[in-house]
Amino acid sequence: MQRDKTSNSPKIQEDPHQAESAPPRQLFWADQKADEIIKRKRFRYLKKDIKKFDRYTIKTSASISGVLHIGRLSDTIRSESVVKALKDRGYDSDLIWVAEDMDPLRKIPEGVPQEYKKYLGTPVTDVPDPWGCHTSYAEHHVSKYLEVLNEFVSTDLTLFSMKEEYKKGNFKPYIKKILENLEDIKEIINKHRQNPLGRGWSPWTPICKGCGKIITPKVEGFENGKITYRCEDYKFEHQTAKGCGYEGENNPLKDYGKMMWKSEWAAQWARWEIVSEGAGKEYIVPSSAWWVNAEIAEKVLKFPMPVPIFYEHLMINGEKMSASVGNVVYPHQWLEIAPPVLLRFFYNKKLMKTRSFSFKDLPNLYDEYDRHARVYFGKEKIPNPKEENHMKRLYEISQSNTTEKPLKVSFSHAAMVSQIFTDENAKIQSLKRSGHYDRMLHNETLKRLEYAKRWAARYAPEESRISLDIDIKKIKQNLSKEQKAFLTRFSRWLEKPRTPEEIHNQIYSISKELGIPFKEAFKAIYLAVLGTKKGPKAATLIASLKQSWVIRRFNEVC
RNA sequence: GGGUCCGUAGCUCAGUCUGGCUAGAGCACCGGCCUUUUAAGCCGGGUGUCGCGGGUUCAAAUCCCGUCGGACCCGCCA
Repeated sequence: MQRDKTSNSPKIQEDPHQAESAPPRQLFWADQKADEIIKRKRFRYLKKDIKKFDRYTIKTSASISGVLHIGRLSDTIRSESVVKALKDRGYDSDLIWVAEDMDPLRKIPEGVPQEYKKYLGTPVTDVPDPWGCHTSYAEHHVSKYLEVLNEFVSTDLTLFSMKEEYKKGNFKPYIKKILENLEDIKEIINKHRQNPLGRGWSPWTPICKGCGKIITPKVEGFENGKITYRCEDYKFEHQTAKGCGYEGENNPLKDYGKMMWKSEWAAQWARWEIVSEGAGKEYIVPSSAWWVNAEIAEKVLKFPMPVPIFYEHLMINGEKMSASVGNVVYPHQWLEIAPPVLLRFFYNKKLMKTRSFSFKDLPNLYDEYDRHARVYFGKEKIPNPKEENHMKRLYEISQSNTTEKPLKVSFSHAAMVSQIFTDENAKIQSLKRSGHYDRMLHNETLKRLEYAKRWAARYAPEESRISLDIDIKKIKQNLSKEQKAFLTRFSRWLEKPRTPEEIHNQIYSISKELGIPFKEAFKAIYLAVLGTKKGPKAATLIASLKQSWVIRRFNEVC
């Protein structure tokens, strides 16, 4: 099934700063990949020239069985960056997304009825939709997946489903070639195995005619183009997929089933003429599926190995993201506290460095992003031109259709302002006074205030939390006699409705009358209200609160 | 047994591929400034054996060899 999406394709914005000093060789990793893709001449395992590609297709795919967390967006986001780099060089390039929907159901996720145990080992495309809104379990998750992808990726994806591909027979020619060269395939795979593959081994996994499972058929032999199998129980992890005992035959060129991973991947590359694909760093090792498939692709299918985009996996608080640790970050959680572009920026940084995300450090990431924005727009200079170009490019390639101008308000400042003021107008007023407001970026500023507010409420560490809920006793001890006298006088005066100007003037007159330094008076106000020594303009802070509340609070701390 | 990546300031990271000015930034921190716009502002300060040891070089965070520490992978399956 190919579900083409039609919408405007992304335009990389022209940047006047880039034009004046185009560096001879790009430092940014996606540009290097693009150059490698364009310039490579020969096969890796054969003495053979690579034919010219009309267009450069990059593949990204996802298994449909697992949970969708932000870590799984990395492959697609990083692949997209290489597509962008190729397009920037004037080449036709597209990004295809393949649903690995022939994969078996491996566990029963939360929210799925326990009776689904009977589907363990069944291709997810053949499992019914537990929620009843799609034609299958796979369809349901694919649609969820795509909703998310379209939020985070700005390139149009061309969509494929492995189920549909097999059904349409698009893989037949490759299956045929692989079966014809069975001995070569085995030899390639055996090079990296301790125990050589047996006689009856087949690169094709049949699906049981009796129960429709893919994990349970045990291949007993492969002769004359036909696989004989018996459907048996299959144990994996903590689960057992029940076999049905069916004994039968399967013809890879006619019957239902799929290729094994070490063969199928190679066939996918050849079928879509893939020039590059992302893969986790575990594939770098010489005996991984990547290199096995690479050799199969070249030696058997005569298709050159794609340029790999190997990357490190995302960590959360320095730990692997996993449901059992309970540190899974879902895309919707990300979107509550940050825009998609920030995740793209994060993933577009150096690939092979372990990146750890933590909610606590989110302001850091925003600051880095803002700095890149300022450099991109020439508002900040970097002494090292190499570094400056790198920063500009990293920023540029992370953008979607429009290139965002740098905001004047930092995320942590936004967090503070949005915690103190509840009223949108008061927030903006505060930013205007402190020079953190840009009228041209009004909506963007509001958005950041929203993100920051949610972040502060849910994830901010104690020290960046500003709250009117303070330790009264402690403040009481910290305030001097003079400060208390000030607050008492002030609170009495506040019994009538006052304007911000009046409040402001009154702070000074009371201080003068009592003969205490203004500094101490302001400090007293901040301590009493926020528990801090500093704060936003005192008069507007008080004006933004209910006067009755202020009076009560001042009385409490005195 | 084999392989890959990472290690730079208290923290988060650039800079390493392509060796070249005194090793940088943000945050944090320290010191100072503000009597009618108290702004989480402004001014000043780098706090470092670039994990360690050797080599190459006129010159090494950067290249080579070794080593230590951390993360992970292959030798099941996908």
